[in-house]
Amino acid sequence: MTPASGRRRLPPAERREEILKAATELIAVSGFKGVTLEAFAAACGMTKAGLLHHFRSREDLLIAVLERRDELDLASVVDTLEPAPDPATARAVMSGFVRRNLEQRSLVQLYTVLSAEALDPAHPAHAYFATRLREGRAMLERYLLAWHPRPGEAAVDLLAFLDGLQLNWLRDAGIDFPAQWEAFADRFFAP
Amino acid sequence: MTPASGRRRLPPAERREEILKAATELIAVSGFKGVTLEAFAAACGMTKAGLLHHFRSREDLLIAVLERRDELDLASVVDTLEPAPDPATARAVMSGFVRRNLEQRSLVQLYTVLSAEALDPAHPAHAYFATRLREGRAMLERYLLAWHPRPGEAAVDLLAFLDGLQLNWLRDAGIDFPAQWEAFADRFFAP
DNA sequence: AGCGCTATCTACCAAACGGTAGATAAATTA
DNA sequence: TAATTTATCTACCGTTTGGTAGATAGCGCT
Repeated sequence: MTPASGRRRLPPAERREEILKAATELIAVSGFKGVTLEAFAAACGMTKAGLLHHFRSREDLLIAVLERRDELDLASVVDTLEPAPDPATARAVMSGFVRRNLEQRSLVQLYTVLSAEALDPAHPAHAYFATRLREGRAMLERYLLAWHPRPGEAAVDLLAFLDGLQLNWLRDAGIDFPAQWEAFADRFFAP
Repeated sequence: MTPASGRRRLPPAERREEILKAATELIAVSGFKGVTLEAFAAACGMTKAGLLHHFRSREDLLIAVLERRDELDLASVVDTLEPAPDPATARAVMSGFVRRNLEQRSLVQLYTVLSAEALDPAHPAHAYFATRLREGRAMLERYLLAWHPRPGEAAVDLLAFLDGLQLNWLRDAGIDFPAQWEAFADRFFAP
């Protein structure tokens, strides 16, 4: 039972998890620059100092949020990744991302807002997003290699459309994200 | 000639223009939340107080930047807009935007960073971007109406791809923005 | 030259920020 | 129960922020 005082003591692993989850949602709404240390803390019912016991600085928290998101994301598609690299697999993986993202609007928004902020080379997550994009495109290119005449351009096309569709869906929830994607994929992967 | 003292006095219209131009570039790099009033002022060689003589608040400056950008943008394509609404015109207009944006990377970045920040309903430019997107899509839809079987979905496709391509181009300048666009348009506008 | 207008400056403020130091209280162990 | 550990708190600091008040100086006019 919750103690009489307002103070809630949790084991570190649990508390870290709670903080990361709350921080993720806050950043998704307002970006990293838009959320203060105190706001992060208050969202978990604690104070700045309490939060800083678990993360050395506000910037540290951001990096932890990104890394944790990567873990979860990778875990969710790792089974699909086993098959040989071919376009059908590529499409299946991307459709999986679309379905997954559809149910996690705030996470998509987190990445959208953050990656835009991080276009500034001085942003703490700039390097993170730069390497992430490069690696993602290289992987996709491998999957298209044996099939598409121009796998490089095709990879750019696919990622551009997916990014842009997500962005427009965030701006206007009326857009039918999965339907637009499947229609595009039908054309893109047509023989 | 510049006076001996550090003080530079300009007619209001001229000074406003200078401020808007500098602010535009700063926001393009670091977003609106990322630039302080003092930084805006310093970029024009003046102080906060001096700047606030021309714009009542920092937020006021942001709105002025957006409105001014719209004026310039519209003026640059207004000649192309005369012809009847048909897909060929639509493509020409959009290719025009691509060419134009290619030479104004920082302006594209301004819109990208700002529109992502403005996904937050509490952002001062949220309403601006919401209506802007709606109107843009409606206009594009009119141009595709007589030709495409699903003008609504087609408009979303086009804008999504363009937005996404721009975003990826900002992240990685190695991407051949106009070539990717023309290849996509060839397929999209094919008979 | 001298006057008036106002663009700009210096100096300041209250609030909000990220972060630190030391006190306090909740679990764990002896 | 008493001692230990450490998660959390209160209180504070130095800096930065957006914005204000009043002084100063450049320009146009007569």
